Amino acid sequence: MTRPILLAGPTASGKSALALALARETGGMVINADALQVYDGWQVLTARPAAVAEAAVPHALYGIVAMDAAWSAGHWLRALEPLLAGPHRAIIVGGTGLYFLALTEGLAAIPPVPAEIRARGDALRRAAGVDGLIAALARRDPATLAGLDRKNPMRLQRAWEVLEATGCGLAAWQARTPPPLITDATRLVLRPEPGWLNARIARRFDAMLADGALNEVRRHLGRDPALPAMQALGARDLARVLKGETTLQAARTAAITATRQYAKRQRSWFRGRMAGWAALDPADAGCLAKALSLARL
RNA sequence: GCCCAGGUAGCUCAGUUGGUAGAGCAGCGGACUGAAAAUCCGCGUGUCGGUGGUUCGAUUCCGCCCCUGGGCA
Repeated sequence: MTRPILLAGPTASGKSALALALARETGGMVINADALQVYDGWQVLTARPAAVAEAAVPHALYGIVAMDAAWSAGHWLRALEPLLAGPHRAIIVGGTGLYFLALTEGLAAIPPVPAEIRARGDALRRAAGVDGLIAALARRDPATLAGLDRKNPMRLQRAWEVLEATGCGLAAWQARTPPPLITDATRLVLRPEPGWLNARIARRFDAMLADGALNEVRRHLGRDPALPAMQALGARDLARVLKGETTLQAARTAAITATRQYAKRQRSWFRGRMAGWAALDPADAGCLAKALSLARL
């Protein structure tokens, strides 16, 4: 197996283009590490690689999940594993820090939480809030609770669901985390200047609109807005335009702002959790050459 | 030209019976191992339009000026 290349970067930083170029140069396969690009109903709004790119070099894990299917970092890791044993060098590219973490640090072998338990978790959170979740965990799984942010309802609900579904606490599962899928890899992270990136975010959203983002959103208007797939940036704002609740101009501004905020969260993750990765500036003309030389070390 | 209402943070605004001011949004920083494009935490960034006066002290009161919106001409 050739050494994989991991390429992380914030939204709109030019990851996909760089990954495509790297794949061409190395005979590699581009593998998606982006939580929203896995859904089959999004192409334009998630800036998935275009058909021409997919025809030029092998791509994987793009558009492979139904919009209403259950999906998680664990599903992604299991889908990825057989690809690492394939004939192509893996070029794993995306912006989801959690996916890279699961890949390089390992992920606890917790079975998927059944939909029925997720539904009960949702109900408990809505009815009792963080206090209700904290009370349930304090009684049954204080070890996990001790390590959690008590103000974060999603993290508390996750702990409750794991306990409910498996009878074993999340902390106990995590203590038995198996070794990671990847230990040896070229680790690259794009770290563009925020001003440069913000300009690209705005330009790219306008390009999405020109490419039919509004029509793409129209196809999913009837879906439950709480679905993970429906969290795609811009989806909610454009849906409001289609329902006549706001103007396109206002929605555009809101979507671009939300995307900038997301890029900022990604920046925090990359700074804090990928400090040891080789940083590249996508505005640098020598970016591809640097990436290639790092990949051949 | 006259009358009225405004001018306070990047934006929308609140407030100060005179002791140099605070919300939301934006922004900035951070956390986060199975919803992660999710979720959560922290931080106020300011010639209070300008200028003169009254006052120990003016963003606040008074005069004049400038600007914006509405009305009357």
